[in-house]
Amino acid sequence: MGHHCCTKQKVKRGLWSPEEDEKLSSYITTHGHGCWSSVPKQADLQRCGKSCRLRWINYLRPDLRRGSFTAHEERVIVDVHRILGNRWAQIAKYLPGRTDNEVKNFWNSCIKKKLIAQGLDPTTHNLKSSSTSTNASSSTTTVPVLPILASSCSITPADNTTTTSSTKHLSQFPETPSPLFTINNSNRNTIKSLDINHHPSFLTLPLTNHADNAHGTAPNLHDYNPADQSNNIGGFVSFKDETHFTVVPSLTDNINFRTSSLNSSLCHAIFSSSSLDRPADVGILDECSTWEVPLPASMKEINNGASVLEQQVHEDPIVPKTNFVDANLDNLDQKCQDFDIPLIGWNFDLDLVETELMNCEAEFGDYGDVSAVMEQLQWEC
DNA sequence: AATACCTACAACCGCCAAACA
DNA sequence: TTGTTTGGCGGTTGTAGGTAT
Repeated sequence: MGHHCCTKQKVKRGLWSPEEDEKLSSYITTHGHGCWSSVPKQADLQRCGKSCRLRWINYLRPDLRRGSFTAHEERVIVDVHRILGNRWAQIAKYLPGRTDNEVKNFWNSCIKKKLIAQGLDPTTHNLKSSSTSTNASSSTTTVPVLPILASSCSITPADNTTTTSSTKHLSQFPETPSPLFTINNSNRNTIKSLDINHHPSFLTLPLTNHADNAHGTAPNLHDYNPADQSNNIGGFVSFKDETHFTVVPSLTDNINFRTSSLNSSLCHAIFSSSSLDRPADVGILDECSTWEVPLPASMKEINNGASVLEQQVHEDPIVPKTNFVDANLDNLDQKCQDFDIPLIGWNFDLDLVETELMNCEAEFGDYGDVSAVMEQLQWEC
């Protein structure tokens, strides 16, 4: 049974020939597709419009990025899939040049198997209940996710003291699939729910103070009134801390740092993922942070548009906590109790941690023996 | 060399929602 | 308001090339 558009005419099926590709490509390039159902006739193709559309979108479009998926792309897919599920078209928006079909195929042929091999349920990304230590590799266990900067976050700091500068390419902020952004963690006392739908989407969370907050720097949203946005502009969630700020994003989020036009010392965490139907467990600040990012001394003011940004940045180097493992794991259970965060359902990918540490070491110098850290992590997990 | 099996990926199918008549 | 068309999406299947036996 063919499509509605295929019933009226005899259409060819199967793989496209180079000649057909050429016909379609030259027609679309010259005339645009317009109404797809009329394309086959106009382009002299014995195909249905739907088939033409698919061929163009998935293969002939000039802005497609061919070739194997990079490790970065793979991680983005995993991260976003954890939140969005099998919404391939939405996931593909986070991967410029990739199509939903491509992402879907890559997931089914590669990533899915990797997750299963790790004992993870590819749907929920959690450990399968039936596969405990026997099937799970040593790289996965059920401890809360360590807050690592999102894989898509690109920060290339330059050392002030050396007066070198670096060009910072902030990753393109994809078109947000939905205007709704929710911080919702019912298990957390300090954060209730933050729904910025229909509100200006630039939210400055209340200033937190270590001394006043026994739990670290988790922002208290009780006093937050989403309706009172008169002084805020822009488009993203921001956090501020007196001495430094730490960002604990979900791995699914693109986090970029920006200065505010209102307050030069304010940095913003820009979350590129949002979900209508699943609460996003993001935006939590606490001592479980992996990175401490000294406030940039000077960053160019950035306009509200979320597009490719280039900045000449002079800032202090990003310094990961030296005793990162101890700081985060030793009292992890206690911290989770403090925050009433359930241990169940969190994933901790040691491979990812290792990658991040390696990157960090390569980029910012030797902050310790990564291998030793990883050994300790695996031992403790 | 022949066959079976595996894998990646292209293409199709069927459903749904929006647009349109 | 209703039926039809169209575009978009996710699931599934088909196919070609590679690998193992």
